[in-house]
Amino acid sequence: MAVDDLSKLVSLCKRRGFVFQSSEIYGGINSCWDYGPLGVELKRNIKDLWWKEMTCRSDIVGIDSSILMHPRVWEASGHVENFTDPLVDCKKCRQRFREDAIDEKGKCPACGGELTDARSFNLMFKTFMGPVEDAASTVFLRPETAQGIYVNFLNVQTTMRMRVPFGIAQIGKAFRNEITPGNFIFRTREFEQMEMQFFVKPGEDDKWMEYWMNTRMDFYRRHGITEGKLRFHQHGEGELAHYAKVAYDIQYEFPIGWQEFEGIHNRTDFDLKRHMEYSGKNLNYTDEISGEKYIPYIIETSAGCDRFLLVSLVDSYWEDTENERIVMKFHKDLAPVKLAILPLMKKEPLVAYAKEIYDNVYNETDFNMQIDFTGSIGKRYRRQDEIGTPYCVTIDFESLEDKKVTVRDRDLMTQERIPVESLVKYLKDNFRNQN
RNA sequence: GCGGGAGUAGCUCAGUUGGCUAGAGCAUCAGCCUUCCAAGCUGAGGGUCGCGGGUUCGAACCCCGUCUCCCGCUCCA
Repeated sequence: MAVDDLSKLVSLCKRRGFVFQSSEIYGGINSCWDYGPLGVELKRNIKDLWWKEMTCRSDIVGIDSSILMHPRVWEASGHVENFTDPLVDCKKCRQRFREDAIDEKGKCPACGGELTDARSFNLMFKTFMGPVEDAASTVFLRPETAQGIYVNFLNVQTTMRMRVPFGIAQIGKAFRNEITPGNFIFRTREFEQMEMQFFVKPGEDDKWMEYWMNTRMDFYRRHGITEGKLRFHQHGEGELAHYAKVAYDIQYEFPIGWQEFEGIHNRTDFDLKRHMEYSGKNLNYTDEISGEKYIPYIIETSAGCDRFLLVSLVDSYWEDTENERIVMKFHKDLAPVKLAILPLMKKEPLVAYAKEIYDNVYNETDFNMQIDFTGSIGKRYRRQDEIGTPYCVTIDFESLEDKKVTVRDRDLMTQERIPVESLVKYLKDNFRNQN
């Protein structure tokens, strides 16, 4: 059975070293989580897959921009304007006031009308640049990585001789003072984004929007996410962000319901235009062949790294209730541990031979591996099932004679006996051919 | 932000009219047994009962504060 309750997953993540609560020994801190040894492997695998998928293409390059940026960036982006302080609106005269300027009567200072409840717009984290804490040195932790791409648009385009259409990819942390964080790592105030901004000629934006929607959805299907748990959700008028013309989310059916984990947005020329306006710099793109000058439209794919990690955890989780056994059926590329070497018993010379095989595989591959000789063989298979290891290699007494080992496939639940000298090739072939 | 529930070992949880050295199952470790799918035997380690204060001869238990998690509402660029 699948996971029907996030708390089961939280327990497993803690027990097996995927995710710990941040600052736990001090009682924890709201919405902050640490990735443990297996969690960080899973996360790196996710980022690596995404990064290769994007930047191995000739029309996409990557960058890594700073988290702290010039404060004017956030004025241009529209974030400062809308993300400042708790505000209330008058339902009657529609004026907006700072909540802390309202007296105890709670009525509109202008017309005495009813006020709405305070709305928190201070979604950006503030900090201070330099040793003096005054207003002049206030900077923000970026609420999205996208702006780092936009302000580098021409740097990248000219240095890499890119021609529209082309994309810039980035993976990095972003920070938002969410009003309601929660649901484990689903909504946190510090999170990691995997964003790609694709610059296209105006008029070709709809076509590219469709292309990227399909491409991104295909990415998840190819990495083993259950087909029926994926869907698109189109943003309605009221849902659209200030920069977006059209927006679709890719949603997954979590135990908490259908939720977004990637957004594909047509941001039009909003951002580049605003940066031209606020910086006074010309960000026009010149088509070297036709001589045309224009501001490109931007199709954005913005995936939550931590959210996809949660998707992969939820989607992998399988509980064999009959045998009280949990199997994490990670896609092989995502699995934090690829291979476990298990001597059938903790006896020499089995253990020594297992170590020899371990060293050999280690030297010839980049697989994350474990070697385990504690407990019965069945118990050790279970340990590996619980962390989603796709392959277990067992060395038995016969192996000492015939130089063959048993490879057990987690998904197929098959066992195959193969010569030690072809083990590395066998494993490499299986990882290569899975798609 | 509001209401409700919860916080005891790595995990899941017992444990109050306040009173022995705070327990169980699983997990972990060592040894035995076992030639391919857990739970067999023997033993071991691990908790100042979220944190801070208070009441009391005595607090896991009562009181106050605080932090965190869960559920619902609200909110949600």
